[in-house]
Amino acid sequence: MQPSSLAGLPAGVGEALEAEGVAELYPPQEAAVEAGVADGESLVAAVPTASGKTLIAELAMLSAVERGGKALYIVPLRALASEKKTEFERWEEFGVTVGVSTGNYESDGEWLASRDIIVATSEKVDSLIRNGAPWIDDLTCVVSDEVHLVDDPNRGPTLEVTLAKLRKVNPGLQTVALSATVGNADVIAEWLDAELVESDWRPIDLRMGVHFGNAVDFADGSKREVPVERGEDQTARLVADALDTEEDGQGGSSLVFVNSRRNAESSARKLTDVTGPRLTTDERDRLRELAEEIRSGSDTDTAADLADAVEKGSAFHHAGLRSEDRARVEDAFRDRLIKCISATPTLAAGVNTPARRVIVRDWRRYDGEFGGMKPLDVLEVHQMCGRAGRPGLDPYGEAVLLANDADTKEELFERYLWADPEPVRSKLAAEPALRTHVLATVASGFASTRDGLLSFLDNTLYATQTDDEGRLAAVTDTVLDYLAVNDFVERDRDDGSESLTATGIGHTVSRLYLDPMSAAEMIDGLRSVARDAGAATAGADGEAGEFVRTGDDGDEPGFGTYARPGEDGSPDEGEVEGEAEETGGKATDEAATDSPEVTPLGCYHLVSRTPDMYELYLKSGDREEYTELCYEREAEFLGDVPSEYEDVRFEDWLASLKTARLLEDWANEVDEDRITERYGVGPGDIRGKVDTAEWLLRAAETLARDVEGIDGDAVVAVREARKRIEYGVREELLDLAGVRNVGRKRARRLFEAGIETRADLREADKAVVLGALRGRERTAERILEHAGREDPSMDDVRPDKSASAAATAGSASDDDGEGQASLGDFR
DNA sequence: CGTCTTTGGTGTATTTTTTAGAAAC
DNA sequence: AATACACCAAAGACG
Repeated sequence: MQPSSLAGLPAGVGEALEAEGVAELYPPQEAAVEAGVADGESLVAAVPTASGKTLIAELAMLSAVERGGKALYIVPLRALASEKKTEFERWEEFGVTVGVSTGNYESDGEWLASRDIIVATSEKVDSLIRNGAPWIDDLTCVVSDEVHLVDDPNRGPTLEVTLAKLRKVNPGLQTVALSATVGNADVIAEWLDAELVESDWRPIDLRMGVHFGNAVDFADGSKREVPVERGEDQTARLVADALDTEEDGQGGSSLVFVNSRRNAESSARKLTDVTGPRLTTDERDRLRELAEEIRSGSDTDTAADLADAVEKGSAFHHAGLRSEDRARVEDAFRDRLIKCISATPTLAAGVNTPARRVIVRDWRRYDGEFGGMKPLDVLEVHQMCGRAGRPGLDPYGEAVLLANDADTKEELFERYLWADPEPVRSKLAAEPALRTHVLATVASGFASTRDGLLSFLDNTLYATQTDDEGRLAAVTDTVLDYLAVNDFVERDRDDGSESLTATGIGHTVSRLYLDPMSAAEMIDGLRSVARDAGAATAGADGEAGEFVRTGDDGDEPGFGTYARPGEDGSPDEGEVEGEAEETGGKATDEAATDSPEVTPLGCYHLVSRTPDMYELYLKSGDREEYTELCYEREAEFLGDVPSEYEDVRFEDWLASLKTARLLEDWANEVDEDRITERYGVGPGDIRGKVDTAEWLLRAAETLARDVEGIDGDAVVAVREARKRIEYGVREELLDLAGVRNVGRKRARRLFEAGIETRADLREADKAVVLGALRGRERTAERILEHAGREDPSMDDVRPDKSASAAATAGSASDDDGEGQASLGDFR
């Protein structure tokens, strides 16, 4: 079937596809068309990666648009959202408009309502529904990419409930679900009332095999000799072998999957011996440039290690990398510049990075709940293997699992090569998931009685899958109890059927996209401020579920009268320069012996112990260190500290404290590389934590305003803490850091040179500005422009030497990671 | 025989990931 | 639970 023969698409689309080289539809695509994707029929397509799933979605969406409708494309990752958006934008020349909406990026200018195709993450869609985005009921087609993720315990339920809601709002909605090959695609199809297209067909051959000894044995019976000498590294040999086998004038790149970040990094380092010597001079030059970019973006060890590897044509890839670096690595790999990536499983699910050869080195990974090393899911391994074979470049793709002995080889064949992927199973009937979604469902009017709620939940995958009718209802009831106790929903059971309404706070929590348990924790913590001060009717809600604390505060120093510490009411950390170590605590201890003051650390701990913040875990010596810190700064915590000896939550409390202090360090301008060292995290993790904290603090601020019984000063303190996190600066730099292109470092340098505010920037001597910015004219001009200066031009301005000296001196310990002496003894 | 390198053994520490909100001159 | 790595001792290589 030829694209141009398809009816129902916008004029010219079929021809454009042929011009792109799509002469014939692939068999699964043809089956999809026969099933009616282009005529508004719902469809589940369970086919391997890279076998043309996207085109199926495009046919559905474009034909829907041609009929005057509007389409939504749901992805699991933000990075995927932008990838898809650019892909779909090629249809704009046929009059189809595309928009994107994710947590960090919203389509510019034009409002999403006017867009024909919208790309968004599942959480974002959920949030849009909760906040009543007007265009939701205009949708006629929804595509759910990677729908097998409904199996994920964390995020699956969101997708499941979101699809159910969309279908409820728009009864005739065409639903197209794209899935990897899974064990029970038919069940998904049944759930969505959709036709099913299932196929193993791939445009490029995929050969899967196991390497053991001196050869790879493929599942199809063929064999490839790859001898490994004694003492040689198995992975290295396979990577070298792929590189030395030329197919279209070039050797093939490899993707190595390992089970930890550390392994990814060390594997990449080792593989430089393979990739480095095989580079051309030109490649070497371009890689050096790329490495330089990576180095200059961040002065952490991680970045330095990555740059060192990249220079030699090898790279590692994991969530500890900053997203810019991840993208750089992916791009350079696609451009065939980087020859080999060693990655944690992130990469398998992420943006498209095909390789000639995929090597699955580790097939087990640590799982605390499981209590040891757990074998990867078949589905996961298949996803990794699916990355093998670059369309248009490779005649075939190879996926190789590694075994060190004959038994393992046998097991790998059994377990992965000859096995079907496991079925997806809904994880909806779990408390954390239902807590959130039950509240949202009630708050956004999808159900107003218990029965209504249950019948809504009947539209989920869980309901179509389970035989245990009672379980969902049982969990729902527990969750409803929880929500009622915490005042998020109100129940009225005067007649037989119980009516449900969301309270004001309940609505707020739902719209803020908070886990209700996070909200409860935050409200409780914030209220404790007023309670400790004896200022408000704190215990009012003392009937208390397990998470509303009814502590006895008798022994806390803060019990008694609440006196405001200073006129501005904002906690001041003092003017300590450079070294941030252990500030705050001491200063406030004395000033506040009899008044609970809301400090940044208090706020950071509050949000860090919330279930919406992913925990940093405690390493060896951390327990003692943070226990000590816990007592030292006891007065700063909002809410009661669990007992060290009797309370199992103490351990979690310490882990949260670790996160909280990381955030405090960030807000105290501690250097990025020092934070990574101190907490054993990557630069990407810092960003992640900071982002989440910012979001949660914003939510906390809203809650503090809307909920009764919270001291007004607490609102101010939370806002302050949030702003400092947002820019990563101390209080005195907040104004400066708000100027575009001025981050924490530049702000500090300007400040040291005597330019302390945005207004100063407009008036200051240009020479001083330029000096403080280390003579970077372009940056200086841009900054002055953003600060609103009339004449930002830096022509003929010479940098002021003393300003640059002051800036460097004043910020030496912050910028350049000197000053190690003061840090040396923290272990 | 002395020094440097390689090998092998023991003990210890460590272990993936993603999303959400929204604002000012 | 399994591995990587650091550390150390013993053995070997070489002049």
